Amino acid sequence: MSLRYAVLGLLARRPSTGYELTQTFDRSLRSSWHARHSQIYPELAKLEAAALVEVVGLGARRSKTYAVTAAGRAELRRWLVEVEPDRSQRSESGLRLFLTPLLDPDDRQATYERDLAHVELELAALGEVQAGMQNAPEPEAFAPQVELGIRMNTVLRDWLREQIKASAT
Amino acid sequence: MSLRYAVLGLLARRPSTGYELTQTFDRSLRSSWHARHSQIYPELAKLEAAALVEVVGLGARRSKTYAVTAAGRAELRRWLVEVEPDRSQRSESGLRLFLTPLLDPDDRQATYERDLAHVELELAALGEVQAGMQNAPEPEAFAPQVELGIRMNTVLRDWLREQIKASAT
DNA sequence: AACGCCATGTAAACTGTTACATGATTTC
DNA sequence: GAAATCATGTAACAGTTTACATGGCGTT
Repeated sequence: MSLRYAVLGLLARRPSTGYELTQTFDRSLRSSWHARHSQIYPELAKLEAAALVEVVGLGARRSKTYAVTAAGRAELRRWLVEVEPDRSQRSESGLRLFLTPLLDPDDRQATYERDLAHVELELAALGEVQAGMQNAPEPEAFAPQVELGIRMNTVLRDWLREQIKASAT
Repeated sequence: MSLRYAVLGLLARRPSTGYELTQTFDRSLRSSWHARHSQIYPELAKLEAAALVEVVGLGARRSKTYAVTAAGRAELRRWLVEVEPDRSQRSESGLRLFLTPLLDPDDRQATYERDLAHVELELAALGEVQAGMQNAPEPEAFAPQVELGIRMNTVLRDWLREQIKASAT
C-alpha cells in the first residue's frame, strides 16, 4: 500500500511524468523505498482512476505530466498523520551486518571494508545534494532530511571503522 | 533470495525449529528483515532438499530442529563475502520521514512526536538486550551490532527532538 | 539512416502477507 | 476438560521484479 503514497508524495513535491518519478525513486528515495517503472505506470493509472492525481500536461514522446488533485493531497495527509505506520523494515545490508559476526576474522574484515567504501561514496553523494540545495529551483524544506541521512551514514561509517580496527588486532 | 540466507544465518547461530526461527525474525531481526511462519516452513523444506540444512532432532508437538550442514555454512559464507550486496532498502518509516516536510507545521510536529515516542521505546528495548547479554547462554559476538542499533536510534531521536523544537517556534 | 536516450506500457515469474486449517502439550 | 500456547503446514491474494515490447525525438 505504501507505493501509492510514495507516488502521491513525490507528485505533491512537484508534478512529474512517470519517467521522472522512476528517476526520483532511484535517486532521492533509494534509501527508503524503491519502485520500477513497471510498477509506477500502472499505479499512476490507478491513482488517476481514483481521481487522486490528474494529467496536467502532455509533452514530447507522448509523455504525460501528472499532478495531485485536492483529494489526493487530503488522502496523502490522512495517511501521513492518521494511519498507524508500519515500522517493519527490509534491508539486505542490515541482514548482512547482523550475520557478519559468523564469519572468520579475515572474511569479516573484508566485508566491513567493502561496506565502508560504499558508505563513503554515499556520504560524498549526500554532501553534493546538500551543497546543490542552495540554488534549488523551488523552495526546499527537505534540508533536515538530507542532514539526517548524513548523520546516519556517519554513525555507520564510524562504527565500521571501529570494527575494522578491532579485527586488525 | 535473501530469505534463504536469513534462515541459513539464523541456523548458523544456533540450531532451531521453524517456530523458534519465526520468533527470532520478530525479535532480533525485525529491524532489518521480516518473515512469517508461512514463509519460513516452506523455505526450510527447500533448504533441506538442497542439503544446506538437516533435521537434527525431533521434539514435542512433532517439532523438528534444523541445523546447517557443512555445505550450508559454505553457501552462507559465499553469499556474505562474494555476492555483491543489494543496498536497496524498504522502509515505510523512511518514506514517511521523507514526505513529512509536505505537512503543515501542526501535523508535522504531531508525526514527529509520534515517531519520537516510538524511537524511545526502541532504545529502551535495545538497552535491555544489551544489559541481558552478559549472562547469555552462549558466547555472543553480536554486541557491536546491538551497539550500532543504539547509535542509529540515538541519532534519529536527537534529530526528531531538533525538528520538534524547530517547529515549535 | 543509424544510434542512443526518452518514454510508456504489459506479461510472466517470483516473493511476501493474510487467512485457513489442524493437532499436541501444558496450565488452570 | 477448557483455554492458552506451541508447532506446523497450505491456499489465495497482493506486491515486486524481470523480461518483453513498442515507438518518439535528437544527434551524428
